[in-house]
Amino acid sequence: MPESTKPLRADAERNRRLLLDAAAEAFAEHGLDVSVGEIARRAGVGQGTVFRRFPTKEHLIAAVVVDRMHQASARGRELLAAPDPGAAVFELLTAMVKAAQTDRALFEAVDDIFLANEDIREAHDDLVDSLDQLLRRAQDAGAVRDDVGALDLLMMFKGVCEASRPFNNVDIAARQLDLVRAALRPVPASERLQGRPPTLADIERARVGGER
Amino acid sequence: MPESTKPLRADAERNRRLLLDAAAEAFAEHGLDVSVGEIARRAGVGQGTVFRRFPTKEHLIAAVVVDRMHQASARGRELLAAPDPGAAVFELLTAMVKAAQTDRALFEAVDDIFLANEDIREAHDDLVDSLDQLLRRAQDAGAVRDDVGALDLLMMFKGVCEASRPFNNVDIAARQLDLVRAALRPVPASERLQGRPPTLADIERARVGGER
DNA sequence: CCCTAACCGGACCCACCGGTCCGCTTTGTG
DNA sequence: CACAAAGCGGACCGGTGGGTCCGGTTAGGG
Repeated sequence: MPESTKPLRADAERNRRLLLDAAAEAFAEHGLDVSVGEIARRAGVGQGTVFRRFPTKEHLIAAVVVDRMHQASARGRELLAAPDPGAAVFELLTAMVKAAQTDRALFEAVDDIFLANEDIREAHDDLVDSLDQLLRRAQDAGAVRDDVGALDLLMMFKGVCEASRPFNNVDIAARQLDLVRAALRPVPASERLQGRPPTLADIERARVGGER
Repeated sequence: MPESTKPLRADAERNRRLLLDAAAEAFAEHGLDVSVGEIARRAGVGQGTVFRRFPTKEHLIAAVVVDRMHQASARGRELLAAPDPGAAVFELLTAMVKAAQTDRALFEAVDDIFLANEDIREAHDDLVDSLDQLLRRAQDAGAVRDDVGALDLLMMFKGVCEASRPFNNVDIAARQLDLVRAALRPVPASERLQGRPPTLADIERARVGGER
């Protein structure tokens, strides 16, 4: 995607992919604590190779995260063409939950690495943008209450992931998503939320404010 | 509480408290990865003292978690006497969210340690029981839809915690809780959830099934 | 086909971390 | 008040994990 820095040699590019895949797999199985050596072994590559491509373990994690985020926002943009705007929103959310259930360790890490990583921020903003379009379309169709924003959705998504984790079970996640659906149904004026939906700027503020 | 093993000497008991507090504080600030040495330093005791009281770092974490869980269930039982049953439920949830926002690292750990720790399981079951009573009371009063169970609530609670984390802001958490409130409003029969609420047995099943 | 720059593997380094050990101090009981 | 038992601190240990280094290998342009 953002390949501003000159293209890699063929073997280097191949190894990069191997590493990204091996890392994702390893993280999914054993959490973020797997050693870089283990990842290298899985990829069939020397440890030195890892650190030449990704200057630090954190960079490697971030690269995998960015990968996944782009997948999600791409899916969101596809769904903009789906017939039922309301269903499309929940379809994306469902897909994201399923993905996050596999790669849970990664999504846990987002908030922590977020702080320092420009690439993740960018991918995240892109995902929010994608979600935003999808949501607006559903709201215009009257399928979703219009006092919530894309970040409200994203938060509820993260909530569902976290909540269903100990059950390790898609049915439970589906139940939670049904509750989200209930929460998002249009409501009479008397029951509207007060305050405005959160924005990326709110996160930014917490970010810089939270640095001790 | 469960003080079956003989009482500690005065200085030992004092140090135990110091350690528990120092640990909670350290975890809140830097996550669970703080070294035992650092915790000992904060508590003003030697590292050996830590390991005499808590045979392993995990035991120390578990002890802090149990502490917090008992606080929550106690608060729940107090609230059984509150005048408005519906409001009482949300008051407990709000309090729990606030507590979890401070001790977020601890709550993240619950699922992982859960697997092996009897004490945490016990405290957790106790909390579920407390929540259950509060919830049933609200349902009898018609304030909450009756197709959800205590674990549904607990899951949504965890969801809100996770969701509002990057904002690091109580207002945002309050907004999320309002959405939970919307999700929990009584609904017509056509919109009831299918399936039964999750139970502790479901967690247990995932637990033993999930051991690789 | 050849040569160089880019790339590769994995041995190696070092900081740190959980946990142990032991000589000294404190507690509280008789 | 004396003295055993319980507690204490912190030096120490083995292991592990992130990150470096360098002699050998390969890609691919001229």
